[in-house]
Amino acid sequence: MTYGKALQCLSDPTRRRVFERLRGGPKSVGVLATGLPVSRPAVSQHLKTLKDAGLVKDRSEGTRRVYYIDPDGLGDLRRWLDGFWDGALEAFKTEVEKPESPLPRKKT
Amino acid sequence: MTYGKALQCLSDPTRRRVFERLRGGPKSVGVLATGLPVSRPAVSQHLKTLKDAGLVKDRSEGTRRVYYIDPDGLGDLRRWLDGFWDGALEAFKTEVEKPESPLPRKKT
DNA sequence: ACATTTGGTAAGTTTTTACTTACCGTAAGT
DNA sequence: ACTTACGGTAAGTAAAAACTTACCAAATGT
Repeated sequence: MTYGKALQCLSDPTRRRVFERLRGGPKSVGVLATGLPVSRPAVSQHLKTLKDAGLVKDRSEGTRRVYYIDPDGLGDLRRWLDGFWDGALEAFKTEVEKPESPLPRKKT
Repeated sequence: MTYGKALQCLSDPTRRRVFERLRGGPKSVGVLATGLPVSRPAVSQHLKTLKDAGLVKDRSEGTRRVYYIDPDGLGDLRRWLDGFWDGALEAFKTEVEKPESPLPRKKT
């Protein structure tokens, strides 16, 4: 049930940009921060949020801290979405062309 | 590039609960609102947001307004996530066990 | 015609969240 | 030892987002 955190985490555009940069492989905080329209501490905070959501992990290399994507967190989200998508498709197929009969109301 | 809206939309827990209820098929606003810890107008607002994000569609049946999931909106998100996941996996495999060599710093 | 069910919208409030600057700790070079 | 690069955390602020109540419009039933 961790997909909730993941969704909330990925909803922020800046945080998503940080996350997307990690697709190319592990990167240090400084590298991740350069070019972004926000300060480095802001990026640090985003990385913390991403870590709490299980979307990234980190290791230290010298004075640098290197972040990289944790596929497990993404997998969780993907599974939720897949199950959701299948169910939704089925419901859509069976229900969307329902008769447009004028429904009865509650109280006669 | 509509997955951004979808993500932001699904990041709210209440909105997600509304959305998840639609997995079982189309439902009216009143039905969707019952049992939730928020007022009916709040649910209306959430439904508007979901609609703007392309995640649901609606039709009118008598005085009721019936909402149902639009699989297209979900598909967009799914495609983004799939591509992302593949790329991330690859980056993870090739990069995660990098040597822990003490990196050189910027200025000698 | 009138009352009732249903739901969208407006206005205002409160809570959340993203950001900034300032500061501190740690690791590595000289 | 001292300096410099790097990055996490604190405190405060500003902007965004979720919720409430009040109100209005449309469709149905009597």
